[in-house]
Amino acid sequence: MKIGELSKATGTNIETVRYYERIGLLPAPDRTAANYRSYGEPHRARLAFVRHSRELGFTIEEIRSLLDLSDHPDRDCIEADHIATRHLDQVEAKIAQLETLRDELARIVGRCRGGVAADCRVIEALGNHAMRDAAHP
Amino acid sequence: MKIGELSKATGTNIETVRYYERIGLLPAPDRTAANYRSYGEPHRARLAFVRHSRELGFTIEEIRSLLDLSDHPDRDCIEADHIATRHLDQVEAKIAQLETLRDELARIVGRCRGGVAADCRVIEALGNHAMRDAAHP
DNA sequence: ATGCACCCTGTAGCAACTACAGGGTCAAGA
DNA sequence: TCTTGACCCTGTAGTTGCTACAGGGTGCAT
Repeated sequence: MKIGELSKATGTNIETVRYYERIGLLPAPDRTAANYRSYGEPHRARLAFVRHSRELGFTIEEIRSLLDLSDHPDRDCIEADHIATRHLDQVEAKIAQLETLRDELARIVGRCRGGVAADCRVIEALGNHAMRDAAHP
Repeated sequence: MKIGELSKATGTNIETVRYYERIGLLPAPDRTAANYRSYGEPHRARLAFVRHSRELGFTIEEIRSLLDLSDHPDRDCIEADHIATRHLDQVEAKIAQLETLRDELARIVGRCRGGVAADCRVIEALGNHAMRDAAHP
């Protein structure tokens, strides 16, 4: 499989595949006589694992740990569970934070009755520091 | 007010204040004889506006537009409402996406009974490409 | 032989900061 | 008076996870 085919097979940008190789997330494949990268099924599976993990929001470093576990089947699975649990906690925290944000935005939005900016509720609300602090991402 | 005081007054990192000045989000203040930046209340208010907007997740470019409106009180307020409404939509979309993510993660997590990685449900699930695609941020 | 799609490397860009390195300034205490 | 420490300055490079070139080579069909 050439890089373009792997790219299509996994829905990954070609540049991204090369990027993963550069940072050591994917092993460097064999090369053809013309110096083209040549992939096999294990490469495809590994890249699919990476992409799926990224879609779930795991960082590259977390994925590195997960791949490492997957490469050492004798190791304790509990590490993988820790990584995933911690990530789930982060996602839940992020959702809660965005919900706070959403509520504040909803209070600000839609109060505009087409006046001039001088009387704008939106701009007023943003300048108003008394409003709650929902720290950004 | 020196930069450190402004920083404390608004809860902004000093480097961030200088960064905002560099990208033209905050006006360059006067300097003291020793070349120290010297801020007044209008600077504080503008920075507070910026920080609050950032906490709500507006991008720098959006904030630039909002500040521009705020600087031209004769302009139509509806532009500000558009920016805020669009942003609210984005926040809601992001929440929905993270909820999908959370559900998938919750299915994966906590099934570990301390075996070896070879039998790990977490790793298995990540490799399993049949699972749903909840595109990442 | 010439087009075209594909591949290669290496570097720079994005957002929004953050973190130095390597220097200058200023007030207080010994 | 000297020095210690807290502050300030500029300029540049790092962070994360890609993405987008520029400038070249390869392979196959017409």
